[in-house]
Amino acid sequence: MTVTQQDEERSLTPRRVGALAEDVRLACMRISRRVRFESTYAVAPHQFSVLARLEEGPRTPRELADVEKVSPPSMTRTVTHLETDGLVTRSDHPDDGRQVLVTLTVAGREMLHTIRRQRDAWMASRVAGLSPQEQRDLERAVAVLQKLAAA
Amino acid sequence: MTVTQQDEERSLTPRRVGALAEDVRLACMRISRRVRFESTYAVAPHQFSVLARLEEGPRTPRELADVEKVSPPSMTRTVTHLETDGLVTRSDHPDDGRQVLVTLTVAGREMLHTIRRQRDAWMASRVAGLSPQEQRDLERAVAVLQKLAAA
DNA sequence: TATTGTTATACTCTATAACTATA
DNA sequence: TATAGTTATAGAGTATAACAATA
Repeated sequence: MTVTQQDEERSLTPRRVGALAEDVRLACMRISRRVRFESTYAVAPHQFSVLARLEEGPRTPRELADVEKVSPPSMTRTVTHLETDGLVTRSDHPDDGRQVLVTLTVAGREMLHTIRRQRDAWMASRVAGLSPQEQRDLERAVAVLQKLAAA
Repeated sequence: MTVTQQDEERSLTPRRVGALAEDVRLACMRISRRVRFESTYAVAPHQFSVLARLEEGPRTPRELADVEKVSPPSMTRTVTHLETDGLVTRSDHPDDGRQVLVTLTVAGREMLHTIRRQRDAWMASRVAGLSPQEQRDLERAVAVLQKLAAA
């Protein structure tokens, strides 16, 4: 099949979009699964997810429950666990006495970095094993993957 | 930066490999998470995973437990649940009286297809929203993603 | 005696409902 | 009266230990 400049400007056919979407989804889910299996956890996945969320700044348990799509009691339990482990702190909300602010500690931030290093180590060894051409193709597509992952 | 033919034949620097690996891993895990959140499940993730494994052919509970990395009692529970729902059947092993063969039913196979359609629907709408150039870049890289996901 | 599968039991994460404190 | 957070309680998934059947 010959690919002309004109072809490059045209969208893929719905059929090809469907096949591409299926392949990308499957590959991403398999990679994700492998990464999770390869790295040993100091904290459980749902705890890691909360820690990562707190990197952006302090949040209330309600906000964390909403964004993580779990119930408030579940988030209470998770936050309590993280607090016991010294990874977050609870403090009074300055404006609203009902609310609580959950903040990442230095240890929590270090835990995030440690886990990410573990996860990246496996993927880096895989990427290093690709051919130069495959690495270039992947580099060109990573921006697209990030766009798919966003919002 | 100018990219010559010679550059194309050279591997990326370790630093660039590391950055690429990090970006790819993060994007894949975010996409995977989004897909899981977007689709509503008729069966739980660990049950889906077992159904998918049985697509290749019948397996014993022991084999399923090993490959899914759960304990034998957990797999007994999962298989019992799937059997109750009519998605798999248990039968005697022809050669070894101790073992049991777990086989996918027609309903189980249909369930797999239904869930995959749900998952692909979200991804297809995302891919359809990409520019033609982005779609081409993604198509070129999907083989690399599949290679990363394999083995 | 070793292995497969199951049952017994306990722990964790999840949820809904009820309770307390504050707005 | 409504909302944030917690506690009470129950349901589902996981694990280890113990047991029955078979190799």
